[in-house]
Amino acid sequence: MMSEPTNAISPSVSGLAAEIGKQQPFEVVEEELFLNLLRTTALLNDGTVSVVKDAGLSGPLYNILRILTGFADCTARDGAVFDGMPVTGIAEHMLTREPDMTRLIDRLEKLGFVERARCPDDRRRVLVSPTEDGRRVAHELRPRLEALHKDQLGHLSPEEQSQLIELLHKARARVGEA
Amino acid sequence: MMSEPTNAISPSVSGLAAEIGKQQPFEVVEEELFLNLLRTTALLNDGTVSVVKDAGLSGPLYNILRILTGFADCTARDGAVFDGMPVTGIAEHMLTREPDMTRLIDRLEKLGFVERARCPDDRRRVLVSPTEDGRRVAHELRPRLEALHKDQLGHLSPEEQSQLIELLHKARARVGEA
DNA sequence: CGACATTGTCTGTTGAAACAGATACTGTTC
DNA sequence: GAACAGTATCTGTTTCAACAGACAATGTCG
Repeated sequence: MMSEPTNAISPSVSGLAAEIGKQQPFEVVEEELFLNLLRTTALLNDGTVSVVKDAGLSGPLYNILRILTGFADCTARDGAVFDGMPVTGIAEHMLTREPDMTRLIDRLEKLGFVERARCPDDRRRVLVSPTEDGRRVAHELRPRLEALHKDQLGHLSPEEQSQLIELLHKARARVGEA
Repeated sequence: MMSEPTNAISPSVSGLAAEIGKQQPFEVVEEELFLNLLRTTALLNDGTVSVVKDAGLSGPLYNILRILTGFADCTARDGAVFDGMPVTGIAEHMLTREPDMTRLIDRLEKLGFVERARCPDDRRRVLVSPTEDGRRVAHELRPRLEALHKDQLGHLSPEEQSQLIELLHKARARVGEA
């Protein structure tokens, strides 16, 4: 009948299968692994998104600002001048593939967090730099995000944490191979 | 200067930091862990999305169809009739939180993969069922996705796979707590 | 039974993502 | 130096996602 599907979980179905109310256990362990990744990341990421949203940013937007601010700070520490970073350079440093960097940077520019300048050496390029406002916001968000991550993941032991990092590194090793 | 940021990686910066061209190693291991999760999942998910796109579906759309087809098949195996699943019921089984189920189901309906019916017992509810077309598409995609996942993650040993699943399960244990 | 809160779904609207094609500039080859 | 291919970014357009509020049906309490 199933007009009202029960949420009763058979005892043999555990972990993710129980969480998402899956009736049958997984047959292919690689599928179970992938779905675990998807769910875990989605849940954790929701927290991050809600933090950066306070500053009017989305996940990718903060990502860009983080990259630019990181580079600018790093350059400043060396006593050098940061002229900005080309759009494609930013794209290479992103955590997630973003197919429309131009519009993302448009939005950051409209928020007053970055500014653009043409590269004098190669006038096809646009050099993007964080404004003072942008750096300030990035510096305000960073500790809040670190606290969130510690809150979300601090119950794992240091061994578990490094083990997980190592396994994730290995898990993505095959993407992009022939 | 930095008009052309170098991609040279200092030898002490390894793993994810190297991949995304981060100059400084991570200071907070929980942040490193989160970013590893984000990147790994994004890379693997890209593959999945490109598979389901062949059927005209997005990730969440396939997720819904998978849930409905799973329930329908499971019910049929028991010799019972599947009357459909209410929208909120589907939402509870989703891997990722989706705030606009109505529109997602609209799209599936327009594609001819699901159909709606009012619940006679509670006329607020809408019961969603997969059409024959929808079930066929889901059954065609499933082996392709399993093959993809094996291809992406099959190089991990069974021990590593179950270890990773266990660690992911633990990693998301804290979300949603007080 | 009438008021009221709750639940389940839908609609309106705004903002963001995705894809394709366009434009502008550079380096190379003849 | 003219043609060509390649690179870097932008624009036009379509589709999708998100939030808020609306609507409709049900349950509850006096």
